[in-house]
Amino acid sequence: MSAKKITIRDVARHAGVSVGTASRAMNAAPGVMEQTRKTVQAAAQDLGYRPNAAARALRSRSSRLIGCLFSDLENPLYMRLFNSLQDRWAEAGFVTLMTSSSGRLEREHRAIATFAERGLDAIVIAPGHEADPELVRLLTAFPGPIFVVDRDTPVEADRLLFDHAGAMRLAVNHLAGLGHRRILPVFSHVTTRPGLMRHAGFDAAMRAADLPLGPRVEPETPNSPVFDEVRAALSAPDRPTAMVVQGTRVLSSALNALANLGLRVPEDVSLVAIGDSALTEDHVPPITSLRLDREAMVDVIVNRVLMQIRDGRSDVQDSLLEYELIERASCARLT
Amino acid sequence: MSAKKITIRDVARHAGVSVGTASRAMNAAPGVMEQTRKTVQAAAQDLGYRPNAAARALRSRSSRLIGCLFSDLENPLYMRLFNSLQDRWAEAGFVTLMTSSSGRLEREHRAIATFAERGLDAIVIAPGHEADPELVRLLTAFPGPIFVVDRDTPVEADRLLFDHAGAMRLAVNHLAGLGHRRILPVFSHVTTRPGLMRHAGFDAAMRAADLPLGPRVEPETPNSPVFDEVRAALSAPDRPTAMVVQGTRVLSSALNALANLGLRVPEDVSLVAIGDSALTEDHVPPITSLRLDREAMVDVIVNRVLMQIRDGRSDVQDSLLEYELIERASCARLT
DNA sequence: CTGAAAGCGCTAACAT
DNA sequence: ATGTTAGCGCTTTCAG
Repeated sequence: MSAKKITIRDVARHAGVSVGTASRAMNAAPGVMEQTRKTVQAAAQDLGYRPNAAARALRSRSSRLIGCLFSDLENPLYMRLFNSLQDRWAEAGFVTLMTSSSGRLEREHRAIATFAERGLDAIVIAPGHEADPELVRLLTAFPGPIFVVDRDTPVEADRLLFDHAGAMRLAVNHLAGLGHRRILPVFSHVTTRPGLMRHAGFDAAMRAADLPLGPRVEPETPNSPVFDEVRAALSAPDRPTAMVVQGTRVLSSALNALANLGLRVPEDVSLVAIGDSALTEDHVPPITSLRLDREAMVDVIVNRVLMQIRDGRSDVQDSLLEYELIERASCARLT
Repeated sequence: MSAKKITIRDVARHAGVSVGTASRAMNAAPGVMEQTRKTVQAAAQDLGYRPNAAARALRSRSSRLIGCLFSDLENPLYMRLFNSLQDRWAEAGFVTLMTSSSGRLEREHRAIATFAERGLDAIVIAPGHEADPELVRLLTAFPGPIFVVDRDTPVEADRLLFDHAGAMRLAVNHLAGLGHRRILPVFSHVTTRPGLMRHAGFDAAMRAADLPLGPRVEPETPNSPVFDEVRAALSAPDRPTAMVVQGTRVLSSALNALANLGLRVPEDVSLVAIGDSALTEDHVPPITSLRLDREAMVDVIVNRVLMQIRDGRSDVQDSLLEYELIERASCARLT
């Protein structure tokens, strides 16, 4: 359209100062008289000045762009995380570039390459292939700070790890306390950290509680249907009396199987969901679930990333985030 | 890291040409000898040259960034759309900047402002507040081409509109053909085009089929639970024998209510879902649903946007996309 | 504290 | 077909 570009020179002229001063005034740089700053900002306001991001990036060698690469944004939990991150970074003047790989490796490669090419100031990743060599190579070549969310990616980076083993302990002990002995785990055996740790953690918790390890249902992905498998498992003679079920899609599929068999929750089978979503809250009955404190999560990520950007990738550190068991109506004492 | 920046000057020197030639050679510009191009590209490869996006954007006045603003990315259908768009644009050398407003107006404002500030080459939007004056103002001020997806936003832009009225006709006629007379509509009365047209279209289709308009369930948002309302509607003496249900979350809530009442699909109540998702496919029984051809959708959007970027926002045009009824096992003849 | 001037790396216009 | 050169709009020395 015909809105002619208005640049910093225009602002400077309008305010009767030099471009250098105008720049300093608008960037809250030190060493500008309060008076001058006011004048300049008024001028900018007047003219509707919009700084040119490209010019700024070129000169300052900072794109003020932060990248996110998540393996599965169809998971509403990750989507929410992304939304929160985006909001927080926007407050700090950063724009967020989001990519969902849907677990496809070549997409993850391309995303990282793009991030580097575009000169992003930092990236946060939760890739689907946590230890792929090419991925690691690209990551190592990335010049800025990296933040890894719940993955065992061998790269020098800050990390936020979720305590899946602790979560399994919480679930198993809760169920065991209600008298359950046969607990069916329903979560995928993905090859990334969460999957691995959940299985190991579940087994350990069962052993510690002196309960027998029985059959398990392992959807291929966190989004695969489990209707048939759950149905089969719950039709067996010594059927499980409780289940620990992953996520949103798998959970919904499991509930479908239960309804289909005419099994009621919690009278016939108790349920603990991994991950707290609208589904677990809104379902009737509401479902007991393992929740991560998203605010805490966002705080850690945002603060560390911003700090790394400021200080130029100093030391790296790991944080561990505990799950919390939200008791609702889906678990009953075994009679 | 210690990787010192390697610029186009280095490439030019290494290849024994001028920077101008190097630039032309790498950008597939016309008027470069095949020989020279080869040499330059080899040099670039050798040195591991990565063009600086900021410099390029500054000089060429094109950021090679395309923005998307969707109201609700928690809807897996929109998430998929975003993924496809991102892939296609990446092939053409564009990076996609995604924002999900979650229906929050101030986020939509900020997103558009950011898009303008960053000099995006084009934007595609499906805002939650389709006619907000400030939004329209910001949009009008946006200098590049705009593509509107299924909204009645009063701005000069290409548009892709979904035929919701036709969809309702498909659903109602299908159900009417099976002998149903009392059909319960379950979709939100959002103030945007899809909600408006669905309701109007449903009513029109019912009248055309000579069926009585009965009660309706209107979740506040496409993500609101409808358990209680559906339960109430289906407990009435002359209860509906069929339902037309929106999306993923609402559908899942409705199924929950059905199961809770002990009503079976399709024996006791028939079901048509608006929007085809993993849930409708994987559910047992699989759910008859109204589908939009995503490939067609993506083609229209990508082609138009790329063309507008090339030709500088010439004429605008509307496209209409029809729904298709996928018959599955959730509808039965009324006996 | 402020002004002047030097580029950041690249593309496009103009020469040759 | 290729070389030369002038900026794109901004931040950041360096003077004053």
